[in-house]
Amino acid sequence: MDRTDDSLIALRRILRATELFGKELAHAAGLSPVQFRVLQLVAEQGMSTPKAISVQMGVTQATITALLDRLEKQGMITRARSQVDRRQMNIAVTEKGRATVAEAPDPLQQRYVRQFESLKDWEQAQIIAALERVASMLDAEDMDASPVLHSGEIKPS
Amino acid sequence: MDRTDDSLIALRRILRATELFGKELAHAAGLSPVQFRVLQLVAEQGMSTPKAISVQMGVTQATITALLDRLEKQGMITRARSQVDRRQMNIAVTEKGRATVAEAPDPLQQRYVRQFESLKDWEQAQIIAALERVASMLDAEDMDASPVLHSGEIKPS
DNA sequence: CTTTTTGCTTCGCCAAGCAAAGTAACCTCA
DNA sequence: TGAGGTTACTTTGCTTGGCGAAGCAAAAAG
Repeated sequence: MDRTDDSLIALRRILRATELFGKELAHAAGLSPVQFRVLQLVAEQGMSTPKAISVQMGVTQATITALLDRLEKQGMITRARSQVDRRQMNIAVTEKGRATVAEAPDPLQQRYVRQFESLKDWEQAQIIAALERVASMLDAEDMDASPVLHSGEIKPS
Repeated sequence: MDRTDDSLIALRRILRATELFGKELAHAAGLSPVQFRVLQLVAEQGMSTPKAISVQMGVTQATITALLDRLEKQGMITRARSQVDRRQMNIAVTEKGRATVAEAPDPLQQRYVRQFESLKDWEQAQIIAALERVASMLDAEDMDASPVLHSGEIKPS
């Protein structure tokens, strides 16, 4: 079907664009894309743990340890042993980290958001409906997609 | 705006899903995601060059050289100096490579396509419109997005 | 027939990923 | 309570993917 191809092509364009934006963004912030992602995650949640981050990003803890080492060395985050569960480390964003995230606004978001918000109401609604439809077609049967979003709960110190 | 957030969330779901599929797929094929992508590219086009691949993937040629080394060692592709322009290498997929791509059908495509094709006509049209809209919002100013698809022309040997 | 450009490789480097093994803290249940 | 298992994290050692710079050979431009 032509139709299917069209939709796949559009999807790929989206993927490609976001990939490039990711690089751009991270470069601007002086961090690698992955480092920035971690920083964003922690900043969003105010506080996190290596375990939680590893689950959210779908990588092993060992990888996160290394990433946090680098972010810590750059003064973006701090590690502190949790008082509640002394096995856990509480990861917090420093002022510098917070500033980095804030000042390097996601270019994807920036550009896209600006345009999206200039759309008419019904257009926005329609796009959201379509995106959600596509998203659910993609991750519907992905039985561990939703768990991932909720597991790795953290008890902050 | 809530609306904007909704659309971004849907977008991220899409990104996450495709990322996971990428890993899944590559794992099934016994190749890394990146290696598989290269193989797919070459297979699609029947023949390519390191330069063309590097442009299409947005990485340097040095990176491609290394990737091709691995794919060649695994007997997935062959390198042959072009007779037309002796600076160029013609990259071709071997039978094994072709089989690998064929037998490890893109799970993203599989699952998504099946569902997409079961949609009503007007739904398909609407989704395509929305996706294309989003894509163009994302890569509109990215002046080399479209060129990328066409540049790196190759004169096969 | 130089000079510049292009296409590819090599080299040396670093980041990101994994698995496996190690350590410390927590939990269980007998 | 205390022995054995589980959980959270780190360390180690390895592979892959990525880059820039340097190099070489071929082609294109003067």
